[in-house]
Amino acid sequence: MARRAAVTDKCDCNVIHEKVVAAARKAMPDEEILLNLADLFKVFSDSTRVKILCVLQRHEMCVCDIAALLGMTKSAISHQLRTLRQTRLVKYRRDGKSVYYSLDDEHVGTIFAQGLLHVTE
Amino acid sequence: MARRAAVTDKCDCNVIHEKVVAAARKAMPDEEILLNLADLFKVFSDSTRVKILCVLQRHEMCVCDIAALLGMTKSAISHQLRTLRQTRLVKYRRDGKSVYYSLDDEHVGTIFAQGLLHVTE
DNA sequence: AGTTTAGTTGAGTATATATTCAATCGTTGT
DNA sequence: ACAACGATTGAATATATACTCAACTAAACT
Repeated sequence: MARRAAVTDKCDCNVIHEKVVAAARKAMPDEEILLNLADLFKVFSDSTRVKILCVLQRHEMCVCDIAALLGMTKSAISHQLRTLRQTRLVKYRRDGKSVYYSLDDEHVGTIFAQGLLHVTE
Repeated sequence: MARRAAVTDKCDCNVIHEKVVAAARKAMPDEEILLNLADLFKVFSDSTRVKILCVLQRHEMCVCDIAALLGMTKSAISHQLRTLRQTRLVKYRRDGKSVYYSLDDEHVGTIFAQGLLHVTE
């Protein structure tokens, strides 16, 4: 009782379908997993990062290449590559003065494909 | 020449791999598609919306149910349901004073599944 | 008709974040 | 050692957005 009160504190209505709610709560993944899931999709929610991941699916590229291709500054690209690095979606190797980036995740392709299915239908 | 200058204007370096860049540009989907793709993922990038979509995958629910389940106000839930409605990811039906929401997109499940594969590996 | 309740909406606020700019790092070549 | 250049970084700014609060709408019941 006290526990449910804590959960429903902010809801001031009386038509809660308790069975459905209880079943849904049981079936829900852990809070942490859902937070991670949202964070993953957040990486894909910026068009610059989408473009970067899109071009890296086929070719390894240096920062310069990506910047030229997208018509953006190296700085802007580098900032976005940083978040892609931190989320382990891309890897890089240094060769002389250039740094070459490539995909580092097998799921990127499939997640993209599903998204494309939706937006191009 | 003038065209490439326009694209590379913001990149002040000389090591652009023109062949790779040209090939990547050719293989890239249209700008508009990539913007829509980012916008789609943006919907999934908020943990409240992720939770809502997650619970609606199994059960039709009224606003009250969702609010109680997630421990949030009806207003906050309603605002998020609005963006989910506008992006055609959920549908609703009114029954008396209550409004019941359910999923309205076949791809949500598969996109979620791919994301979960990534975050739970 | 008036009251109650589920839900929606708009304004306001607080927070997150994408890009710019300037400074700096790391490597190469002279 | 020094200059040149690809790349990274931090601070600053501008924009987007999640939630709160209060007002409002729509339906049901007396």
